[in-house]
Amino acid sequence: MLKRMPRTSTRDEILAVAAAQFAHVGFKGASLQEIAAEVGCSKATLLYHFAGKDAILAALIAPAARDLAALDARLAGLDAQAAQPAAIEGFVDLVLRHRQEAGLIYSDAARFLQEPVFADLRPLIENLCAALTGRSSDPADRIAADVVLGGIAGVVVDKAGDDLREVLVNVARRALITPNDKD
Amino acid sequence: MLKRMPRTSTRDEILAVAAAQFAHVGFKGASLQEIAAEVGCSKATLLYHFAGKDAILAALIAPAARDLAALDARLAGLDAQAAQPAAIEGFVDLVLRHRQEAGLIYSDAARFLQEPVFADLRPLIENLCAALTGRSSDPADRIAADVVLGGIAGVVVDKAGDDLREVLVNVARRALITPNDKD
DNA sequence: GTCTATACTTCGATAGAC
DNA sequence: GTCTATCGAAGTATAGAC
Repeated sequence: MLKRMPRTSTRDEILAVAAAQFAHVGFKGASLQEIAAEVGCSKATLLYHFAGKDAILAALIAPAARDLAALDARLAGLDAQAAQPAAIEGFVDLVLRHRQEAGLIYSDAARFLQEPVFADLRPLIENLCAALTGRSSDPADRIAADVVLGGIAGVVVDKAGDDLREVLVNVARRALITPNDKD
Repeated sequence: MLKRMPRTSTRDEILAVAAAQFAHVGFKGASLQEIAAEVGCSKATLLYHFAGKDAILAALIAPAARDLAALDARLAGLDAQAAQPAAIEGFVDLVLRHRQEAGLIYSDAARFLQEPVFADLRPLIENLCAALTGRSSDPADRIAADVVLGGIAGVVVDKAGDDLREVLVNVARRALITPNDKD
């Protein structure tokens, strides 16, 4: 199962630079030219390591997607009442672990990409949303979950601080756990 | 003060189509070619009515910017305690009145445009953020305001419903008005 | 694995006829 | 006001030398 990962610095460096570029100017706004320049190689080298611009994006969000799938699996085993707090903390942790990618998905990717990588993500996000609402069927709760999801994913890109996790968990709790949630 | 507005249907139609395009695929993702095709005219016609792609964007967000400035002026006259609820409702109303443009500002514009139109917007958004927190100096409150701002602006693009205003106001209140806000 | 050079497409924008 | 035709720049991607 351990894929022999060639510790080629170039490939990883491309990913790092691309992540920053995508996060800053968006996927369409970023150019291979600029990325190559910042990495210190040529465009051709970029396209040797990745099949194309889309492939760079796919490779970039793959780890985040994997973590999201893991969270999904964990939440699926919980009942609604237990899933909600777990979803909140799990989501915040996920987003903090993949700051740049999270912002990307909620600005660009959701808009213009129907590609398989993102198609697989959509049902997972759907499940996460449901868990965040405590599996509520109230449309208002669903909207609140969307606000929290997008708001937190968008805010972490340029925020820092070691207590950020706690702050985000708290704002998510306040927004999502409505007073009549007790019964 | 009444600018003689030529009721040229073409100009308005360009704006409408461009707004939808920008909202769906982003500013950089949208092309004059596609917009022209959807309007049913040529690229040259687009660029007769507007100086360039940027000018279309500027014309598009101008009304929203005007409303934001009006809200800012209104909030400036209130003390912190009165400003917070007014900011919440005012912001939700603003965003509902300019759905597509609001989403744009929080996905594209904030990232890659330092242009005058957006530079003027930034301090207004800053003030709005401050008002949303009840002029709090707690960094946690500021982050909560950012989450609410971005989350709501991003969610209204594709959400409908006549009770949407109430739902959004409520989620904003829950997220922003913290328990220890009373003193 | 990395490069230079280049092919091909699409972009935003301009010129000039109508 | 709208068009066709075209420009130069930048985009992604490929070919082939090293």
